[in-house]
Amino acid sequence: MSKLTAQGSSLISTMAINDNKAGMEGLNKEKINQIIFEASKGSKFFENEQKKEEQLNQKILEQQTLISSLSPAMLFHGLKEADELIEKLKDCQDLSHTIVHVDMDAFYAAVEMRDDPRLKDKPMAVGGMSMLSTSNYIARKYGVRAAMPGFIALKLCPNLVLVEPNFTKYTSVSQEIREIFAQYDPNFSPMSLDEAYLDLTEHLIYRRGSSNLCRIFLLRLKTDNSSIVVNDLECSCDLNAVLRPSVINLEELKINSVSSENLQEYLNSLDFSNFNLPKDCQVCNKKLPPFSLKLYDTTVEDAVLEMRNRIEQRTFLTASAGIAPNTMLAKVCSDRNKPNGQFQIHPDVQEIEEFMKNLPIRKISGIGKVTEKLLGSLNIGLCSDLYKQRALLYHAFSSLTFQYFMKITLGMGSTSLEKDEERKSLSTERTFAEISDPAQLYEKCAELCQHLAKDLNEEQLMGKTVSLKIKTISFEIKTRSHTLQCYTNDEKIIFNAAKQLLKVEIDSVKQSLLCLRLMGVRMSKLVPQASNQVSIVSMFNQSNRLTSTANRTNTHNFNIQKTDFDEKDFSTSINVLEANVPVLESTMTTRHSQKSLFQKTQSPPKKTTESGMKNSIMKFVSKSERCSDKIANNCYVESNIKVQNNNNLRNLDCENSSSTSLKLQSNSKSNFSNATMQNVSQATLISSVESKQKTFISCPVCGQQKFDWPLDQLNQHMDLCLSRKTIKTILQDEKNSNKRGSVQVENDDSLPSVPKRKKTQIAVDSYFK
DNA sequence: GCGGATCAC
DNA sequence: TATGGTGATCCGC
Repeated sequence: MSKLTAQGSSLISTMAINDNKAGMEGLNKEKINQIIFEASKGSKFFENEQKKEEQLNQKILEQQTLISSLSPAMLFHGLKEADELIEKLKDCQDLSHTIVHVDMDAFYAAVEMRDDPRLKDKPMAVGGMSMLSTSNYIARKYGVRAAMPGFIALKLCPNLVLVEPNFTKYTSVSQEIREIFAQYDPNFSPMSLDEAYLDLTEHLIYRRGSSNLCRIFLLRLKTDNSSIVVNDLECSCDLNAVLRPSVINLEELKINSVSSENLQEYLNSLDFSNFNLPKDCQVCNKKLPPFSLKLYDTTVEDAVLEMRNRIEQRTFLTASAGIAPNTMLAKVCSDRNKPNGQFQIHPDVQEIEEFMKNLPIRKISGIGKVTEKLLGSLNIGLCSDLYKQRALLYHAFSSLTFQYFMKITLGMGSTSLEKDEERKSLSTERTFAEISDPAQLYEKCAELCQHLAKDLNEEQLMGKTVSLKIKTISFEIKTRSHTLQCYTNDEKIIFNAAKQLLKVEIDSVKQSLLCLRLMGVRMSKLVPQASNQVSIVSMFNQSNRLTSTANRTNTHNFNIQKTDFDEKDFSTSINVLEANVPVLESTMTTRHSQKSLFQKTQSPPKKTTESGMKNSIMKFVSKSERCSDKIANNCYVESNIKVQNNNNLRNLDCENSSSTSLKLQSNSKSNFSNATMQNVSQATLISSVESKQKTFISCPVCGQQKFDWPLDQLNQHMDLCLSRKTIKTILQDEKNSNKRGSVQVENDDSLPSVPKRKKTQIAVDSYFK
């Protein structure tokens, strides 16, 4: 009987406990899975998981059918292609960067434990009965982990303490650690509140030329081995902020007379009670704690240790870090010595190869539980297995995925951190107690649209594609989207579109009710809303300054009568002309000549180094489109230019896209190879009858306005605005992030990319003054 | 362009 | 009693 249930629980492979996470080694997995199974079985959620499991098993069967149909010749071909790819990849392997991944240990839980010492020796988790965000290391021993419902966690660990999340606090702590990150890499790339990638390459160059003084930091004396203990009477400010300047400026600290080898010993021997140091903190007025001085070396190990120590001194929280030549490896490394540890893979091909050999594929960011199982059916569990089975993988997966796998076998990953990029979508969704009443569903939809419109307005964004997401009470997820003719962030317009999408779904459930547990609305195809502050990225994407946000209302008309979309309601706020950009053939060689079951279409080529630079310019003068060397000197771009009505500044496009729109189309030749932008010449003004009235034309770069600005003058003016310097900066930026050299394989974008950096304004102290 | 799936956090 | 929210990407139409 128990055997049967155990089998039952293992049936849902994706529901089983995942001991991948740090602090979860050596658990009684069987017992844990049994408890999870007992708590879940029979639920709608469980049934849906079973369904998904069956689908996955079906996919595996199809995959195996495909594999078994491969002839020896085809396998040989796959092998040859794989080996050729691997050779090419090896040729462009870049080990010149030092990438660090820093990850706070059990972040939310650690913050809560820090602020409530009663939690310290208890199993605890942050979250609620329905979902946990994270758990502390004590709770992990019971199998309690992030993304687990609280009620199941309590079954695993009845003494578990659940703590409500406090995101305001986590955000504030995150800001503190980011200020430290910025001192080692001002362009660091945050992934979430608690982790970030840093490129320390430049820091290390400066560091090697720095004086010892720059590498001395204060450490609180620990009363216990594991963590800093602060009492209420003692200052808990960042010692390195409030006291370090005084300490290292002390005349008594005459380190120049001490040799580097003896410096740490000298620092240890110092008795600060003899020094003229403040006794109380100038910030909080509390007594300053006893401390020691630590000298860090110029090596990367010490740089990272220094950074982690400073984080701990400032936040009383520990971080782990991974050091490697690329982001993929650095991420794996940061997990290696968690918690409160670090691990390095040196930029050495042999060492990388050795490291990858026994690494489970699940450790790689981008390989989740589904891919793990899919690969498991091909006897692939370790990264080295990806190499062993490369002939099969060539046939069983898409070109992009195949390349991704081959890069993993070589330990390759991104060597540059993503720059700030514009977001691609914005959404809001809520889970709720079952709703089936259509009126209530529309009401919920309206709330979500209101929320979304507010967010869009706050972020000064407008979008074109509205998506509705629904999850039925049986956990079935559907998305339905509609692309408007115009960009908008108007609540009514968004709701009108979402309402129609919802109506179709409600109507499609014949003779019964659509029962939902979740609804969401998303806006994608975003453009920045115009403002006087013209950013380089947004300048050509600008819409009119006045958009149709005025008529917001909280009352909604649920009267659904039209069966089709009422396009009149979709007002235009921006009019972007279709780009006339020739899409050129890929510069990469086509590898998958024989299409496999899982790969029927060739993925579009990713930008290579050269075209990537142009691409970055294309991005802000037009939609992002591919452009190759061959058309570098003959590249058509589009731009939309703000046109405002003289009289009331209302958005002309907004009223009716066809009759009142005034479009300035610039099919201009732009010579990117000279790194300059040529005139927006040959621009044609397409105006409607109605727009013959006098109009203000604004320069899309500086915003200057003139009545009926002659195009040639406008072009000249824009030339001035778009100075050579600006373009050069952008090209340089792009160059820096693409130092791979031109290769005939898709660049690192084919790896799951580092998510876009959130906009963070951080005051960067100059570390090496 | 759309919808489903997968993934990360 | 009870299994999240946000954003991105890829694949196959």
